[in-house]
Amino acid sequence: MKQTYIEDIASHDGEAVEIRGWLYNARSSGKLRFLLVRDGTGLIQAVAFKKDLPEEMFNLIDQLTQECSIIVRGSIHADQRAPGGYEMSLQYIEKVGGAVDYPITPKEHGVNFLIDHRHLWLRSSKQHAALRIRHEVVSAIRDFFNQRGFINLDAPIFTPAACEGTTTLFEVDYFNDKAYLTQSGQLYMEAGAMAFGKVYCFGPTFRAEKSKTRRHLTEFWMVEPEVAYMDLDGLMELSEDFISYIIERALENRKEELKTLERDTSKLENIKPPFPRITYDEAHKLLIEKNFNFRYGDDLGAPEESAISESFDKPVMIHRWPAEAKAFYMKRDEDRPELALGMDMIAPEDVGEIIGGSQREDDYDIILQRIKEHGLPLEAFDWYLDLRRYGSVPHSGFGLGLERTIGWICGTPHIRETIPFPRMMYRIRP
RNA sequence: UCCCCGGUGGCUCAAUGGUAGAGCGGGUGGCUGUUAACCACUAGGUUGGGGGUUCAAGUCCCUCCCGGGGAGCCA
Repeated sequence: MKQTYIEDIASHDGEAVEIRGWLYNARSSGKLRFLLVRDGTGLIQAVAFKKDLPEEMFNLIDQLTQECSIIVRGSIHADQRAPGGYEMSLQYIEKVGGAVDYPITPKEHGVNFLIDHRHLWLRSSKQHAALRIRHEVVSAIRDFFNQRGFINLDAPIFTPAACEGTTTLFEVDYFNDKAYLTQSGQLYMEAGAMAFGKVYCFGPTFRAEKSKTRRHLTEFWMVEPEVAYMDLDGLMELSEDFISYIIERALENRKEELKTLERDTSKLENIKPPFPRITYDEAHKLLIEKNFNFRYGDDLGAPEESAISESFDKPVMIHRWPAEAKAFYMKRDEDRPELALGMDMIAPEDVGEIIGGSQREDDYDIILQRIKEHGLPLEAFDWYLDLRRYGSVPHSGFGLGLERTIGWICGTPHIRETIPFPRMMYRIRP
């Protein structure tokens, strides 16, 4: 008999189908058995009456354990009492693989235990929902850039040196030479933008910083578009269109999953352009009004970010930062050379920074001087300087943290639940 | 690296310095509409390691290990 997936079950009302999956939970009442079956696409309850089944099949049900794999057949019919709205009247059941002492029970577990069993935790409904939303967000990101004519041009993961110098990198042995895992594809995307006009890379990024917080992973995914002839204002417009599109897609296609996660979607429905844009100067003023002891020129810490995002119900973009606090490659504001044309987007609901971007310095002499000022090894940037030697143009780009974005959409407190196998400072297993 | 919190049956937790317990999960039995089902019975423990104080330590002290989330830094 042909396999039917639970997600398609509504179109099989009244038919007999076969479902291949796993036992999610079982309950019984006298000569009646309720089996909650999952197949990866959904959950359905199968009901078995003793009188409707051969004796050995009915007896088999009582030997089934949580997460053992089973094949069930029966007729489908709508039933309001059933979770999911449809129910199967069981006519046949077959055990495929056993499951003795499945560790994750239907009751509470601590984070420690669950993370240790991440390979099994993926089967639980909330994790399942979060990762299906991840899939949607990834698809939306690719669709957004495809629709706008961007070329996907992925950056290398092995890199010869730091892109920005300061951040801690994972060092690897590269045929008896040193190499590092990428912390950003940006410099390569700048080369790509000069070749293709509009490009993006989308892949894993590695940071060896000893950060132990709910918004950090040592391995995370980053999307980095880079556009030739785009200035900072164009970049902010691109960012808000991008974020709005992602949110819209999640709301449109992942309603069920958001419901499973008990996400208050009213806060997401509001996320439409334009987003508030404030300068660093305005952010500074806002913090002083809120009685923060915040010195002009300092970078925004986590408490400052929270305070600013609380003042808005949409993501807020903060632009034009004191240049000392920012990276060497950012272009300076013509009217205020002490300011860098950088932009950070802070998501609401205390999610923190999800986007960091800037207009890049495109002048050969100035960027050469910046590299020297930052004490970076010139020889490593030789190819990068070529981009300013041969037909340099104004250009801009940003990086979006995928897991932080998904965490925001899902309303999960910790971003580790937004990636299948999180890598954190003290966790590399499973 | 620094600050704070934690480590007790498989899991989640309780236990004034004085007999280590409950709920869930497992096992057995019961129940014809269960929704984290319910009811009864039952098995299950070197309290993270080491040292110390004490008549007596899960509990107090020292130390080490492991983990958590916050700072810094970032996406």
